[in-house]
Order: sequence, then structure tokens, then C-alpha cells
Amino acid sequence: MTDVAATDRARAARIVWFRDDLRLADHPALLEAASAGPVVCVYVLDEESERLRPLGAASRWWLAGSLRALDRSLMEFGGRLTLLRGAAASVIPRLARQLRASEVSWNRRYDRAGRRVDDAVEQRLAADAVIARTFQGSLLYEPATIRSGAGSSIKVFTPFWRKAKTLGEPRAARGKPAWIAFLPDVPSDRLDDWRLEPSGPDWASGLRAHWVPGESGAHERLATFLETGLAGYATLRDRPDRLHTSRLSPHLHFGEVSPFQLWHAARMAAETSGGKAASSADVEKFSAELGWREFSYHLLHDVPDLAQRNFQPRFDNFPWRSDQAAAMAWRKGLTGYPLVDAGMRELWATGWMHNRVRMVAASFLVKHLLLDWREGEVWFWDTLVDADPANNPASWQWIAGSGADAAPYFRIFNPVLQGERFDPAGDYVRRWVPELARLPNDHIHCPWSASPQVLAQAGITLGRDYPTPLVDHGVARQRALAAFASLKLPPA
DNA sequence: TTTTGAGTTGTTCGA
DNA sequence: GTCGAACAACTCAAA
Repeated sequence: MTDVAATDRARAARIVWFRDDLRLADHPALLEAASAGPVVCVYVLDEESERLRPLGAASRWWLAGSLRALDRSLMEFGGRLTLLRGAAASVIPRLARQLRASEVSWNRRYDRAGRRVDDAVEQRLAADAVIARTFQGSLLYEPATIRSGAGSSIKVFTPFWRKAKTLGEPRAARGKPAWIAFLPDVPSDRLDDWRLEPSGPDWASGLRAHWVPGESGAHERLATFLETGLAGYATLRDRPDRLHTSRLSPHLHFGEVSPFQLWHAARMAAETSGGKAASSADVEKFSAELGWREFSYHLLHDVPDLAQRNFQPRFDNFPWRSDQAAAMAWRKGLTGYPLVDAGMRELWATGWMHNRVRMVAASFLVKHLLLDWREGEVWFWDTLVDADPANNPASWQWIAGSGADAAPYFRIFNPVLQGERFDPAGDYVRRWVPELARLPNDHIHCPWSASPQVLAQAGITLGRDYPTPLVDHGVARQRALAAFASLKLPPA
């Protein structure tokens, strides 16, 4: 290679392929590429590659906002985000040829369909002598790096997380690139043409009211959490009537903030906090939530079809019921159990549900209604702004009992007790189930137990203004225990 | 190899 | 009202 050719090569553009890492800070692929020469930042809407799970409606809404935010951030550096649609294995190599790019860089992803696409892209680039550079940006510990003493995959969270922590502190978070030089005039789709946002009925108003997709929104949310949520997090995170969860899940899913940033930010905040101090238990608990995300990806790596197949095969024989009316009532928040209904309505209105309530609502579908966990998983996938290919199925399987390190079969949440314990004044229920707002506290989680006078005073006729319970808790509990007992292996 | 202790998030019942 | 045991037995991870 002559000196001239080498110089050309050094000046050739590098493509940075953004995926679930829609940020500028702590973005290893971008940092490396921007330090080497001019870049083209591209996002590919891939609705063509086989097996890629189509985004849910709430995720599409979020993606639109996040891409718009990323584009604005790049404008501050003098560039734009290039939007392209099509099968990535065609689109990325074609772009590389058009731009005579020398390299394409991206942060690795970990779902099977995504990995297959990335492998195909890498192969086609190699055929054109374009270098693919991949980086670790989205997980603290990549799948298959954490193994048991015997070298096998770990299937229980606690030893998994203990082992992870013996590997040392996650690397420090890095900043944004100091500067980015852009290759000019790269053609791009218009975001509006992708129709990611609702066009008919505008169901996204609740989402807009609750969320600010994008890196700035993520950091604002993080700052608020560190100031007001982290202190007491270990216990108050369970309270849906309080604002003590981080609400960072969608930002983390879309990579607007990295787990490395969160890990260190929580520690830093606990050390330097001015007012209410976060305890080490608070920080550990928050870190463990990041750990559960890591664990879910670790499981997804072992079982790529985690959203379809029971992790424990014996659940393949589980006697799930089929009951479209019950499923519909659950989705609409009309089960007659206020905490469940509040959660399902919060989900519909905001694209998000408090973690404690997710457990109760999911347990209700699986154990009270005996409906297949996959039915719930699909609904959450469509409606959650934080819908995640690892967390969503892993959590559903955990609650169903079919997962790794699963909830024991006898753990059947009582929606009334859970409500009284975690929403003691009924504030959460009143917010999302306003027709019950005038019920006194001692009946807010069990309206059917109120006397006719109390119901009348609250302006409620059960069955008209609010449903009678879809199933009786005691009856449903016994039915679930019997169904789970049928899974027991016959004696050898 | 065998053994041992442990395993996110709960509820109910009876003393 | 409080408290401990039962709810199955199993699988996993490490010693």
C-alpha cells in the first residue's frame, strides 16, 4: 500500500451503526470511530430480516422520540443522524460501498436474531474488505463470561451476581466524544415517513405526558432519581404510591444511558449526597436490579427462544386455560381487583407499570386466570415502553414458575393483601381507577366487601361502575395449586 | 463423587 | 394481634 493509499484510508469515513444505544456519552463504538476520522451515524429500521421480533407499538413511539433526540444531539456537533430502512445485511454494506467507508462500528447486542443479522453484516463487509469493529456497551458482563466454578452456565441469580462481582468493578463510564467530524450530505429517510407514531387515534398522549425519550431525558430522570428516589430505595421501591423507583427502564432499554453510567452514578451519589443519604443497602439493591437485567440476558443467551419456550420443559404439559373474555378483562384493567386493574390501566396510559404491580398483575393472569404466560408477555411487549427481549420473557417465566430460579409454585399473590401492604392509603388505586376514588381506605382494595351503604356513598354500583371480581381469590388459589400439582413428576 | 445449604419479591392456618 | 410452620420437592453451585 502506498503512502497515498494509506492516507486515503485514514481519511475514509467510518460508519457508526446505532441500535439500542441511542446516546453519545459512554458509547464505545462512537468514541473510537470519532477519534479516528470522519463518521456517518446511521440507524436502520429493519423490518425485513427474518426472526427479528417486530417492535411493539409503545416501543415504536419511544424509538421515534429517541431518534429525534439523537439527531438533535448530533446537530450540536454539526452532523445529522442518517435513517435507512431495510434488511441491515443489505443496507449497511450498501452504504459502506456508497461512502467508500473503511470501517463500520457498533456496540454488540445479545439476542439471537440480532446476532445473526450482525454476523451477516460482518461477513458481507468482509467480502468488500470493510472492517467491522464491535464493542461492549450495553451490558456490564457479556453473556458467557460469568460461569460457575465448573465452567457451566449459572441458573440461579444469587450465585450469578456474586460471581459477577468477583470479576471486579465495571469499567468507568466515559463521556461524549470531544468532537465529531461528519461526512457531509449523506442521504437519509425522513423519520415521519417511518410512521412509528400512532396516526389514527392518538393513544400516545399519556406517553408524551410521562416520558421524555432521548439521552437528555434519561439524564434528567437519573438526576431526579438520585436526588429523591435512591435514599430509601431498598424498601420504598416496592411502593407504587411513591416515586422511589428509578423509571429508567425504557431509557436503559434504548441505550440512552448505559449500565456503566448507572452503576457508577448510584455509587457517586451515595458518597456525595447532600440531603437524605442513600445507604449502601439502597445502592446494592439498585445495582442488583441492573444485575437482574444482566442475568436475563445471560439466560437469553442460553435459551434464545425464551419468549416462546418454557425454560423448564415440564411446563409444556401445564393445563393452561383458554378464556378470551378473561384475557380481555385483564388487558383492559377490568378484573375487579383494584390493584391489578390500576396496574393494567397505568400500563395502557403510560406504557409503564410499577415493578411490584407488574408482579401482582402477571401473577393474576397466570395463577388466578390460569392463562398462558406467553399471552401476558405478548401484551407487555406491545404496550411497555421498556419492552425488552431478555427482561420481559425472563420475568414472565419467573412469575409463572417455568423460568430459571423461578418463583415457587405456592407463591400466589393475594391482590388485596398486596394492595393493603404496598398501597396502604389507596393512592395508587385512586389515581388509576378513579371510579373507586370515593371508597374509604378499608375497602379500596376489596370493593365487594363494602356494605351497600358504603358503596352507595361512594357512588358505586358493582357490576355497573366497576366489575365484580372475575374470580374469587380463594377459589382461584386452590385451582392454581391443583394445576401446579399436576406438574409433579410421577414417582419413579 | 458426594454432600450440603440455599434459593428476589408470599399466603394461610393454627397455636 | 402475632408468630412460626407448612406449602413439594428439586435443582443448583460450591465445598
